[in-house]
Parts: sequence; structure tokens; C-alpha cells
Amino acid sequence: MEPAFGEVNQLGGVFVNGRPLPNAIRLRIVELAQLGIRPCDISRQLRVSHGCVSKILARYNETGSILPGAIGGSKPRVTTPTVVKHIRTYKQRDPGIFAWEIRDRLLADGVCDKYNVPSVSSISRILRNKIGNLSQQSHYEAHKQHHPPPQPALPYNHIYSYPSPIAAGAKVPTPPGMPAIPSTMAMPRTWPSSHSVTDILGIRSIIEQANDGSLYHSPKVEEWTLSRSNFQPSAQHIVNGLEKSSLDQEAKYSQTANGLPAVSSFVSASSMAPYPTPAQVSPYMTYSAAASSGYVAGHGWQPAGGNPLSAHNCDISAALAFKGMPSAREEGSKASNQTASSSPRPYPSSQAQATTAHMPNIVQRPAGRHCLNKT
DNA sequence: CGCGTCACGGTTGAT
DNA sequence: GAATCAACCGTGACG
Repeated sequence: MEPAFGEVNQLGGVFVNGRPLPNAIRLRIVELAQLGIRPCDISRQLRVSHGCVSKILARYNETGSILPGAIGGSKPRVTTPTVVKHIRTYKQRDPGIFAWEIRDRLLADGVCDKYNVPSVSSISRILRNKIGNLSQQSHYEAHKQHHPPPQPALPYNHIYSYPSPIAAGAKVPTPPGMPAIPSTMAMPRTWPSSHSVTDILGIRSIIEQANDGSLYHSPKVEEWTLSRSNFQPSAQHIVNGLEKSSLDQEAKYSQTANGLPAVSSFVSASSMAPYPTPAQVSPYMTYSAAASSGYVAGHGWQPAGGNPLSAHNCDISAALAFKGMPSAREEGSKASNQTASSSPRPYPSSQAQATTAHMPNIVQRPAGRHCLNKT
């Protein structure tokens, strides 16, 4: 299972191998970068490897999300039963049809979109393995016989019809044919899985808990809210991407956190004082700091106007605001063309506005903005 | 010296 | 329920 305590890196920072940094830290990294602090300094201050800082900032710049990608799980299948069924149908109607033609038809008929349409080779395989004999038999009946019962209409397709999750990760910057990177596109792999519901529930419960003093939860809410409100479309994914893993993780990190110097304490001030003793700090305590009040509220540096990142100050309210936007996920998952930069408001609702009202700035983040670090 | 990148050892979650 | 697989993670080192 999970180590009760993390490891300590060269900078004296605590981390859990294989697990993402707590969102509070991730948020911190972005915040500091936005304040013009160089990545190398951020790295030292937060005691996070510069590679990690670099990665998080790069992802943030690319996707608008501070959250880690969805860990684990499998990719959604593109060759869903529905798709197979359509392929079969095409093949039956035209036994001489080519795989690429089938592919085109799947797109044309709206069975798939360009993100989840099977490759030609996949189609060939399907034809060979699942349908091959059909084309030679007499068909229309055939499928009723040896075919699995009719599939539920939208097993995966509609769920996965958001922009290619695969294209999403930081590793795949710009999906082909996509001029700009809509934040939704660039989001981390987040195919809705069974989490979908749990995510929501989980998040909500967290939000709810935020009231009862489970302090470690607030950071989640903050960041999460932050991301969502800042980057609209991607937000949902974030939610999705954040998923259990993120939340859990955070919870884990939080466990040991008690009364020790927190990130906030040494990051906080612009002062950037020498770091407190690193290693002996119980792992993650650092992270505990995240408690909203602690690490942000007190600082004078946040833009009065409400820097997006200042969301912590209003984590609860923002969270509540978010709660009021249940449909955001769906909307976001489909609003794949929205770019964060162009800032079409995906959430025209008053609720959305209420949320975003806290952080007007980021919404206008310049599209082409580059490394925060390049300062 | 700063930063992008990548191998590595690790975790996670769907199948 | 265990194994497998493929995704992700942050660190540390290199260029």
C-alpha cells in the first residue's frame, strides 16, 4: 500500500513516489509562477524538483489545469459494441467496402467522432475477427444469430465522445487539426470511467466537509474551484481528472499533517525566507498548510482584483457556487472547442458567473501565453 | 545557472 | 481475486 510517510528529495521536500504532489503544492507552484517567481526559485522554495515544477507549469500553460492526470485505468475502447455493429452493417450492405470507407462512414454517420473513430487497422481487425465470416454469409440474419444482444445504445461512444482523451495528455500537445488548443483538448486523460459519479459525489462530499473543519479538504476545493473557474471548459475534466486519485491522494497527504510548518509558512511570504527545516518535517505536513486561510489569505500579494488564484480566499463560497453547476461536466465534456484563452463563457448561467466572478483575470489569460517562467 | 527532457521506480485502476 | 497492462506520478540526472 502506501507508505505512511513519503520520501524526501534532494531539496528536503517530501513526496510520495508514484503519487502526484498534493494539489495545494501544485497550486502553489502556479501561483508563485504567476507572481513572477522563477521556476528554479519555486523549486527551491517548495522543495519540489525543478523537473516537476517545470512539468506542472508546462501543463498548466498548456491545459490551464494544475491537476495531475488521471492515473490508472484503461483507455476507453473505441471499438465498442455499437461501433462493431455499425461496421458489421456496413460490411453486410457492401461486402466489398474498404476499412477506410467504413471509417469514413462511421464519421459521416455520427457513430464516432474524429476522436474516437477506430483506426483503419482496428476496423480491419474487427472485420477479420468479428465480422469476417459474415461478409461471406448471408448477412442480415446472421448478425441476429451470432451476435451479442443489442447493445445499449451508447455504451462508450457517447460518453467518450469528448475530445480525444489520448490526445489530451501533456505529451500530446496539439491534436491534429486543432489550431488552438482548447483547454478541453489538452486536459489530461480523463475518460469518464466509473468515477464519473463518484467524482461528483466525492467532490461534493469534500465540499461539504469543508464546513466541518476537515481542513485539508479546503485546498482541494480551492484548487479545483480555481481551475474550473479559471479555465472553464477544462474544469470539468479537471474534476474528472482529479477524480478519486487526486482527492484520495490529498487525503493521504493530509493525514500526517499537523501543526507543522506548512508550505504556506515558508512559501508564503514574498519574503521567501530560508526554508524551515525540511526533512524532519513530518512528511506532508508541509502540504497540510494548504488550509485556505493559512496560506493565502494572509498574504498581501494577491491581486486585489481577485486573481484567479486567489480563489482560496473564497474557497467555500466558490465551492458552493460550483455545487450549483451540476451540469458543468457534461457541458464541458462536449464543449470541446472552447478555448480557454478566447474565453467564451461556457457557463453563461448566473451561477457560473458567480463563481467566475471571483477570478476574472485568468479568464483572460492570453492565448499564446508562454512559460510563466519566462520572466 | 536555469530549464527542458527523459529514464527510472513507483502507484493506480480498468480489464 | 490476482494478474496484466497502460496510463500517470515526481525525482534525479543529463545536456
